[in-house]
Amino acid sequence: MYCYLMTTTGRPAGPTEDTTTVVLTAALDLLLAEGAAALTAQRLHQATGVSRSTIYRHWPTPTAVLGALIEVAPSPPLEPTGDVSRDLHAEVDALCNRLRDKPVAAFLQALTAVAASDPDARELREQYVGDLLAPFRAVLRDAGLPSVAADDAVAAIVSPLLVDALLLGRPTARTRAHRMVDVQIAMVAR
Amino acid sequence: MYCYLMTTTGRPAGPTEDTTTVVLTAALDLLLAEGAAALTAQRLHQATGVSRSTIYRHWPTPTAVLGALIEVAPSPPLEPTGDVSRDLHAEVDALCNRLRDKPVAAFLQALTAVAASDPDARELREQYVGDLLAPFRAVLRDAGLPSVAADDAVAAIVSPLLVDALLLGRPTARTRAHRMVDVQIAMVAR
Amino acid sequence: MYCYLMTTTGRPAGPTEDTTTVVLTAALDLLLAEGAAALTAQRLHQATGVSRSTIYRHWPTPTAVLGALIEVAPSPPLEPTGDVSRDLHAEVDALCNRLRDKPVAAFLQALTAVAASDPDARELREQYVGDLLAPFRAVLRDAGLPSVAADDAVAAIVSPLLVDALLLGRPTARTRAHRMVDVQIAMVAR
Amino acid sequence: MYCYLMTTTGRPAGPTEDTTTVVLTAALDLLLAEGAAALTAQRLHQATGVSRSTIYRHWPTPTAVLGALIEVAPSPPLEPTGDVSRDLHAEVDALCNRLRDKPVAAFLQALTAVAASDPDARELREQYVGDLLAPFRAVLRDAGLPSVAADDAVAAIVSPLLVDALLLGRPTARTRAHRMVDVQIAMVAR
DNA sequence: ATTTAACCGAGACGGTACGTCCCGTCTTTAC
DNA sequence: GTAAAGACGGGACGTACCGTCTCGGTTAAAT
Repeated sequence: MYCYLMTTTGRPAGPTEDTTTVVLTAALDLLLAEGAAALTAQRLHQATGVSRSTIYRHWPTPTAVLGALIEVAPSPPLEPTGDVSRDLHAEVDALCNRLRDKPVAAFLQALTAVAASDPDARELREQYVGDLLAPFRAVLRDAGLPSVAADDAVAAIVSPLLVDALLLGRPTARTRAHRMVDVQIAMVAR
Repeated sequence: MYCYLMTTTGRPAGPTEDTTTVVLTAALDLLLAEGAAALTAQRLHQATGVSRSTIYRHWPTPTAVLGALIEVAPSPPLEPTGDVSRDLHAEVDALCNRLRDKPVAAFLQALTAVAASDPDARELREQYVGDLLAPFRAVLRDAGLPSVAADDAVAAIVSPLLVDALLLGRPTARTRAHRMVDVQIAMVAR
Repeated sequence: MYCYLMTTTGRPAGPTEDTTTVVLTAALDLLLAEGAAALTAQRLHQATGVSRSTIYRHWPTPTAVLGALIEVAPSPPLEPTGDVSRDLHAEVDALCNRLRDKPVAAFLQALTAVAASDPDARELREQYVGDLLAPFRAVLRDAGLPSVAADDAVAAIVSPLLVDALLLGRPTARTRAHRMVDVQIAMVAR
Repeated sequence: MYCYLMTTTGRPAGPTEDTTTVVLTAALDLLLAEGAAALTAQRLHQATGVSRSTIYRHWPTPTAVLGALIEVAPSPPLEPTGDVSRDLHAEVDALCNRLRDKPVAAFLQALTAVAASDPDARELREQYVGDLLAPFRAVLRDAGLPSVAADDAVAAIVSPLLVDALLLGRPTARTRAHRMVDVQIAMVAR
C-alpha cells in the first residue's frame, strides 16, 4: 500500500481507475446474481469486456476479487447514544438491513464457499465476521459488561440472524432478534 | 419412464454392494479432507479404482453423493428423560460432539458450498439443518412451550454453535451453550 | 503396434479411424501450405473440426504429427536393374521428383524447423535423411564400392539437391545431379 | 517519414552504443544456446535488463535481430595465393572452422527456421548462403573455369558440409571435403 | 443351461475453463 | 528523443475436468 521507496521511473503500477471500477462493479453484480463461483477471470471478462489477461494481472484469484470488493464497500458506522438498549436495537436493525439488502449475506456465503478451498479466504472470512460483530460487542463493553458476558449476549443476538441468512436462506428473523435484545438486557439488569 | 410392469427377468438394477460401500467410504474421506469440491466422479474414481462410468451411472452429481452420504450416516436419537433441563444439556453435548467429530460440520460446509450452484443441494441443506434442530424443538414442545417461544430458545442455543463451526472455523463453544440452556430455562420458568 | 497382451476389457485404445484420416489429411495440407509451424493442435482443430482435446490426446506435439505423417507416406522403393549408372540416374530422378512434388521437401524443412526446439524431432530428422540416402548407398554398395567411397559419392550427388531444396528454396538442379552421377562413375571406373 | 531537412537539434537518433552491444551480445548467446526461437524481445529483455520497449523500438522482429547479428559478425576474407588447390583447401578449412565454432551453423539453422514464417528472413538466408559460397566461386573463376563448371564444383565441395551441419547435426566431414577438392581439381585438369 | 438385463471397466470424443506465457501496442514518467 | 516501467488486449498453449458415448466383457437372477 505505502510506497516508501518510489522507483521514480516508468509508468505507475496498478490497474487503471477505469479498469478497477468496471471490474469491481461487474464483480458485485455477478456475486449477487450467481454467487462466489462466478467471480472467475473468465466470467469477469465476459461481463466487462476487460481482457482476461488484465484481470489475472491484478486479481489473480477469486479471493482477491472478494477482498477488493469488501475493501471498497465498508459499513457506515452508527453513532452510539449511550443508551444500551436503544443502541443495540439500532445495531440489530442496521445488521438486518444489510443482510436483507444482499451484499453482506452474499459476502458471507461467498466467503464460506471460497474458504473451502482457499486458506486466504478463510482468514478474510474470519476478519469479516469479526467486523460484523464488533459494533455489538462495543456497545456492551461500553456499558461495563465483562468480556465473556458480552460475547455470550452478542452470540445469542447475532448468531440466529447469520444462520437464517446463511444456512436457511430465508429472510432474517428481525423481530425475534429484537426480543432477544430485550431478554439479554433483562438478564444483565438482574 | 414408469415401469408398471416390472420385467422379472435379468439382473437386478442398482450398484453392487461392494461398489456402494467402497465409493461412499472414499467419498466421506474426501469430503473431510478436501471439502465438497472433491466429490467429483473423477476424484472418486482416482480414490477407489471404481471406473468413472460406474460412478456417473449411480451418482450423477456431487449432490447425489452428498445425499447418499447423509442417508447412510444418520444421527442416533437420544431418549428423553422428561427432565427438560437434563434433556437439553444432553442434546447440547450430543450436538457439540457431532460438530467436533467432523462429519456434521463438514456436511454443513459442503452443503453450503454446493448450494451456491445447485438448487437440489439447497433443499437438502435446509432439511439437514431442520433435522439438527428437531430434537431441541421436540424437548421444549414436550415441556409445553408455545411454538414461537420454543423456536426462540432453540435459535439462541444452537445458532452460536453453528456459527462457530461454519463461519469461524473454530471449536464450538460448548460451555457457553450450556450457560445459554440455563438462561433459557430460567426465562421460561418466570 | 503389436498388442501381445490385450487388456481384454474396455474400449480399444487409439484414435478412431475417422479421426486419424481427417486429422492427418489436414495436417499434410497445412504442412505444405504453411510449414511446420502450422502443425499445432489449435490449427488442426480449426482445419478439421476435430476437438483440440482429441488432438492433444493422440498427437501431443507437432513432432508427433510429423512422425505420423511420415509413417503413412512411405517412399515406394525402386527395383534395381543391376546397372549402376542406370540405377543411380533413376534414383536421382525419383528423388528430384519427390523434392519437386513437395512432401519430401516440406518434411525436410519442417523437421529442420521443429528440431530447433524438440530433440525428438532431431532424431526423426536424422532417420528421415538417412532413409533418403539409403537407396543411393545401396546401389553403390551392391556395385562393390567400399563404404567410405560410397558415402563420398552419395554426398556429392545428393547434398546439392538437398541444399537447393532446403536452403535456397529453389527447384533442384536435376541436370547438375545427373552430371555429378556421371562424374562419380567415371571416378570409380578409374 | 522522409526527412529532407535534418533538424540539427535534439539527441541523435538510433540506439545507444551500449544498448547495441549489450543486446547483440546477449542475442548471440541466446541464439547459440536455444536457437532462433529465443530471439524474442521478451527474452532479450530478460537476458540484458534492457527494457522491452527499447528492444522493440530498434529491432522490431527477430529477423531484424538476426540481420544485425550477421552484419556485425562478418567473415574475415582470405587472401588468394593464386594457387587454386591451396586456395580451395584453405577455404574448406576456413568454412569448416566457422561451421564447427558454431555461429555460422547456428545462423543457418536460425535462418531456415525463421524463414518458414518470415519472407524477409528467406531473402536474408539466400544472401547469407550466397556469401558463404562466394569465395569458392571466386577462386575457381579466377582460375578461368566457366561459370557452370565452377558452380558444379562448388556445389560438390560445399553442399555436403552444409548438409552435415544443418540436417544431420554432426561435425562436418572435413577430410571428405578435402578429398572432394582434389577430385574436382583432377576433373578440371583433364 | 439359456436368456436377458444390468453390471463394470476402459477409453474416445467434444467441450469449457483454467492459469500461464508471449506478443505488439500504448501510455506514463523520468532523464 | 532515449529509455524504463508497465498497463492492456489478444491469442495460443498445454492441462484438467466434465458429461456423454461406445465399445467390450462379466454377472446374477428368472426361466
